[in-house]
Amino acid sequence: MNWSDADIASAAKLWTEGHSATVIGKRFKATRNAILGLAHRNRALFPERTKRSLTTVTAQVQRSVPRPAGQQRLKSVNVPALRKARAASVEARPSVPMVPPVTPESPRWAEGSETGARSDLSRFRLADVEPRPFLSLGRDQCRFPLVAFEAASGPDMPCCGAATDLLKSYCAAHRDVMAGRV
DNA sequence: CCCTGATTCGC
DNA sequence: GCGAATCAGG
Repeated sequence: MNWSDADIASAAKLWTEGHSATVIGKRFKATRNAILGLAHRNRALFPERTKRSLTTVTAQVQRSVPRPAGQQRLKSVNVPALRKARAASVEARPSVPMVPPVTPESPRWAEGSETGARSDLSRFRLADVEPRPFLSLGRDQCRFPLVAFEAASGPDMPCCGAATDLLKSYCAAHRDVMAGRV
């Protein structure tokens, strides 16, 4: 298709009137892609209709950057897809309260602690809840670390594990501890 | 799925 | 310059 100035002006008029690229394409026996390409090359006559997000633009720029032979584009470049995958993964993560919720009014603390030191958080272990390794915790299990403050780290760190409210990090009793109410 | 527009790149 | 292919997104 050879686009004359008259064609372009006429297509641009339809575009500014709000017709879609598909509709305009039919007028000219052309595909919508032809119209979109035409619009892109004559942006001054075809006002932009959609603002693209910064993440989208970034992804496109990165996609257009030549890569060394054999090197695959990083999946993480596709930001919206990544966002969707993350959301799906959170959704799929099972909610597994292993123990009944602990009410703030009635926590029963276990006797003693590893060291007796004030900084030893194991003194906040709940009597009725078996500590669990940090890495084993489900979505709605208390992540309160039951170790000496300085030693808090690692996937095997024992944590409270009691049921939490939806998406909360701590059970009610340990939320009170964190807030200085205990 | 349907649809929309935007961009890239081989022709 | 053209527009198919492919992108993001409503």
